[in-house]
Amino acid sequence: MARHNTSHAAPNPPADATEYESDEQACRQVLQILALIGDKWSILVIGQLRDRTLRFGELHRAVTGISQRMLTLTLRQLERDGLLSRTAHPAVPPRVDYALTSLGTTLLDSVAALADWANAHRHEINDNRCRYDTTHPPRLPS
Amino acid sequence: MARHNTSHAAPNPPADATEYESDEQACRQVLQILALIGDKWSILVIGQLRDRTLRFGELHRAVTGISQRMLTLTLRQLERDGLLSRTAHPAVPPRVDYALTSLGTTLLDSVAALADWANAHRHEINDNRCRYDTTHPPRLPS
DNA sequence: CGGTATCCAGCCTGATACTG
DNA sequence: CAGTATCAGGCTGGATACCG
Repeated sequence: MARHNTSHAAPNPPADATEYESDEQACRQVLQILALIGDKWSILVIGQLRDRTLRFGELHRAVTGISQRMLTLTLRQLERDGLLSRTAHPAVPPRVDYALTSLGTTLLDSVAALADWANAHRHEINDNRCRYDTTHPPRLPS
Repeated sequence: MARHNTSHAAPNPPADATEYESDEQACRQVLQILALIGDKWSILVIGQLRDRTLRFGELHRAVTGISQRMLTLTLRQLERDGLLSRTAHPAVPPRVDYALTSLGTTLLDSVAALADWANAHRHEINDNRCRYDTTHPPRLPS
């Protein structure tokens, strides 16, 4: 990265460093956000909150297979990113509501487009995989 | 999953099993494809092939930081899914070209939309994270 | 050049147990 | 109810060495 430090000095770095960003850093951030999409649980959780607020336990039941630990971790991360909001009601027994923020909603919309793509092409991809697996040397140690 | 094997028999599974799909399976497939997007290297590799065919070594140099092993693995997976094509030229020294298929191109387009979203909101998200980190108990063991 | 094979450290995750 | 703490294991991915 930034491998151009051979001879002629690094050219004109912007004077005000506050506004400066290497496109590499931008790339990393984008990649990081994209990684969020690929995360096993994040979109599932977000999807559940699409049109209603849910409590912790409701989410736990709604997202099949998630452990309490992973749900907590996922929720924390999404809350940190500002994708959803956490509201703890001081009561006994405790009650915590989770809801999508507007930012989270826009993300969900964008992801929906990709999910549509995936859904539209999943048969094609499945066929490709089968063809590949039958065509290519599937390990013959015999 | 398929936890409904308690009493009243599994109801009317479609006669022609070829067309049958549980929406749960569909969900898994979509999730699996989404995971591809979140993969650290996949989109980087695909991105490099956006408008030109590249050789293995060129890709290796283009995608900064990827190990030979990971590049191979990533390429195999993408080839298996039919997202890119691999062409080995029988010559000495060997030469292998990788190119996006039309399927791969459509994926890239869809991902681009999401990347735009990520790019547009990365400052906002970064701010959210900073606020969260300063606001919330960052572990005070002192 | 374009891989494959092997080893191995680190992280992620699930299971389990406990708490306000 | 809504978490936190702890631990074991499995899988991922890097480093290295070697092959056609």
